[in-house]
Amino acid sequence: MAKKQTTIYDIATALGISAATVSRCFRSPELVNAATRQRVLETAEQMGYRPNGLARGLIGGTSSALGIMVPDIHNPSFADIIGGIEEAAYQNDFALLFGNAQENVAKEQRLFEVFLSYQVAGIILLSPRTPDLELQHWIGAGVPLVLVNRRLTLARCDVVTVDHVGLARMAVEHLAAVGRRSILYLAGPHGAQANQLRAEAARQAAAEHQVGLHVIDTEGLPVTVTSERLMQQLDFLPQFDAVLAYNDLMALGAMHALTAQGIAIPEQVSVCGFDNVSWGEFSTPPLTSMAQPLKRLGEEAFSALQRRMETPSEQPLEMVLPGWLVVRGSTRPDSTPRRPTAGERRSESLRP
Amino acid sequence: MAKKQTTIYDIATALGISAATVSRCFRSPELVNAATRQRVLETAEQMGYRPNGLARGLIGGTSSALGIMVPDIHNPSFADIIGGIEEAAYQNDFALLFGNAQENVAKEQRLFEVFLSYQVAGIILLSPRTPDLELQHWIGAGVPLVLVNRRLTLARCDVVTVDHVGLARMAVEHLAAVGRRSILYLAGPHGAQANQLRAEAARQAAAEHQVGLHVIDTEGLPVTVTSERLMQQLDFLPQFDAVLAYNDLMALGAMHALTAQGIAIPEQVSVCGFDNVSWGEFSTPPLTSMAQPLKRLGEEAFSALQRRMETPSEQPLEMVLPGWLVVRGSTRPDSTPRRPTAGERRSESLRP
DNA sequence: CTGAAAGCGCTTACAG
DNA sequence: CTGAAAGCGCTTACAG
Repeated sequence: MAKKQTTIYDIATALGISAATVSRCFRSPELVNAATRQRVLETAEQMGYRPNGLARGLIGGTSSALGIMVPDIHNPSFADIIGGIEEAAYQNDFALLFGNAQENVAKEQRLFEVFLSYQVAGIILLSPRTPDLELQHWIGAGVPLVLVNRRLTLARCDVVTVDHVGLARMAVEHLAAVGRRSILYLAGPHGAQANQLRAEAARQAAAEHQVGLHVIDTEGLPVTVTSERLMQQLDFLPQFDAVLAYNDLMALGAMHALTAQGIAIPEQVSVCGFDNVSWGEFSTPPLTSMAQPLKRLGEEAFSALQRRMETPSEQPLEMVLPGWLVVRGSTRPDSTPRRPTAGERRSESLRP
Repeated sequence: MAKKQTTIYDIATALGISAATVSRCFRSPELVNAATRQRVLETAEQMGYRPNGLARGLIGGTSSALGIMVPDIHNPSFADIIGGIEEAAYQNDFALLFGNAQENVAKEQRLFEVFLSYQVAGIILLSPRTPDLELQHWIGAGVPLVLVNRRLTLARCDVVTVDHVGLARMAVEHLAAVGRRSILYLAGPHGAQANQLRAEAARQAAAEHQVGLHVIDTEGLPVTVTSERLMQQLDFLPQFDAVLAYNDLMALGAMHALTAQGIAIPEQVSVCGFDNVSWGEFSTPPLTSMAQPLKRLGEEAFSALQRRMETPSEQPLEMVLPGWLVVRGSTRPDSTPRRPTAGERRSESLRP
């Protein structure tokens, strides 16, 4: 910073009063004489005073910044979740320290340390890949901490998740309902708990509905390679008639691969994804997807963190938000091209 | 934070030395006796010492955090740009303060203030919507500042952009080369400089190639409405044979709308977007798009900022990165479904 | 309602 | 190579 900052002392000197009074005008205005306050505020404005967040944070031992960490910034769901958190945080005067772990557990650890070294008031972890055991230690560090889309077996910690189990069941039930008998599940990252939950729930639901379920591991593979592996299954498992993909991009890749093989969607194979991304409605056929209240997930995470920061001793809460099914042409027998309905476009309004 | 932090004094006391020495072990290790240093480092490790970033920043007047601002977190290009910045910043031990302006100029202003109040070492603004005049003031504030995808007419400021003019020309030339005579340009946000540059460059290129160009304003409209407006043009301008969209999502929306009207792509109408998003290759037909070196844009922005932070007096630099054309089925006459080539998949490697 | 003073955790000339 | 001391900008009991 080239120019020297205006401090509370500059204002105090200019007005011939004490720095303490100036400080009070900002922190506890009710303690100071209205006229004085008025003059201070005006002078501050004139002199371009801007409170030093570092000095403030140094005192309380806590800044008014929050730490936010994502496992991989490229996952399109995170934009909405982060958007929800950011908006809520901004409105409550919190700044956001941001880190992208790049699916790297060691980096998650380092980012956490960075957050702590900045004395953040709280931390929100979006589906961290760090194993439970270590996560326990983090919770022990004493920072208000909220987990999004990741549950812990042992430790007590505020958690906000989407009902992945319910979503996966719903997906399988939908596929069964449209007459599908054998589903391929294209798995997501091993480290993603949502992946495990969905796979397991899908397996159970499939068993209950007497539908076959085969899981294809795609750990670390780009979507195009995933599609190729899917194609290999065509020889191996020629009888499958539905694909359920961990996310919409993978679903789209699968549709593309299937189409290239001359397989009709949804007549021969139905395809369903997760996340209900905005461009899903524009594919051919439009993609059926399991939608999640992403923005709200972010907002609730912030609320949970706020509660925790205010009353650290309160019981940890676990909040599970319901998702919902958005049926489009990739699973709907009658898949005539049509305008998307308002409900599909603005999925927020569909939330139960 | 529930537990009290270990400070430099705790270590000093434990070892019977001064805090200054402990501090030096971290900041200027070469100044301190090797044996002492060793003991300090060990003790620090044991006691779980973590330097307080706020205290450090308070001293120099500058923290080692950077401020990053985006106009709208939902734009998929930003994930790559931010990813590039984050990675570079992380490797150079900078934390990131993040803000999403939500296309709101007032919020941009407030976020900037927040960054300053945290004494950030520098700020990167991704295509800010704030008018030139005010941006000048910001530059006057003296913080190292880098603009991404936004140029300033008057002020001198480090800038990293993609060659939007060249990209738009390239797009028009490509459309002309495949025999198109009349292009509809679906415009992006008014506040986005890239939009203005592209529209103007497209206009010029169109004139040079004797191709018609008609701009459809879509300010503030969701993609679906944009598509509807596009459809209205079908009656109004039945002769257009190409659509150039501000981004891939809009291009996709256009393709969807055209297809729904029974118009063949690319035979009757060619469609081209900007950004080359990952899912563009999966549409039907796969989407031709103007690609940008997004991650590199972020990396160069960080480098520019770093240079500015180290030598504040140096001449401002303007860096223009070239983009490139990725031809796919939506503009290629022979649009038989096919596997995407390696070059299309990993567009990074295609960069000139 | 206001001021003097101590302190948050760290760094850095200044002496030794 | 090491320590005592001052200071970064602000807040907050403690007196008045």
